[in-house]
Amino acid sequence: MRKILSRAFLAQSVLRVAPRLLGKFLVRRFRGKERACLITEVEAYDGPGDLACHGAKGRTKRNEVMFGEAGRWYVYLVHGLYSMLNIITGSQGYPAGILVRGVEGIEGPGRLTKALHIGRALNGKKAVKKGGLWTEDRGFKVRSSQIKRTPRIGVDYAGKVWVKKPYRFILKVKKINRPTGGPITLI
DNA sequence: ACGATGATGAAC
DNA sequence: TTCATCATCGTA
Repeated sequence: MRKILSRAFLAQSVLRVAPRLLGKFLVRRFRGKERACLITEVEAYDGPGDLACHGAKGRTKRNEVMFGEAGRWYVYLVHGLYSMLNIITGSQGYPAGILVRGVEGIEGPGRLTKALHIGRALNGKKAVKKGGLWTEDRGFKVRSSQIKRTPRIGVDYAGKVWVKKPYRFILKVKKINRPTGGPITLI
């Protein structure tokens, strides 16, 4: 079962979508090869009121994708080194998105984008169709008991209220059952 | 604990 | 034009 995640799914509120992104697959097509990775860690950024969200400071050239339609990638550079990959969710005009922090075998948002050759060329591109990068449901089932919630990482600047929000979702998975016995990351 | 490394946005 | 800041990572 392989189904590209729809715009309608992503247009729901970010706090509903974020945990449901766990167990889905991030699929990268690059230089003629396709690689699918199970998403294991995400963070939600929820609108103009969320002081950790880029959208809270108003619309700028950098963050304008956040204010657009759900189902597009928002990619930006941090610390001059690392690209951060986010998928936009919710309603048009409401800046909200989900930072993909990890996939199976690659922990860390900067490492992940480096490994999959994800950069700002993908900023603003559609995530809901086969292109360079999209997401799929491949039938991997996640129980709520497998999801751990914690505060977000690296958002100390956001003030005590928003620093503490449990908007980080981690998929706890020991061993994954897969038909082939090979790695979950498929070429 | 800290340096790498550069875009970003705001102040001036 | 300058400045502080930054959704990080690797090495120590």
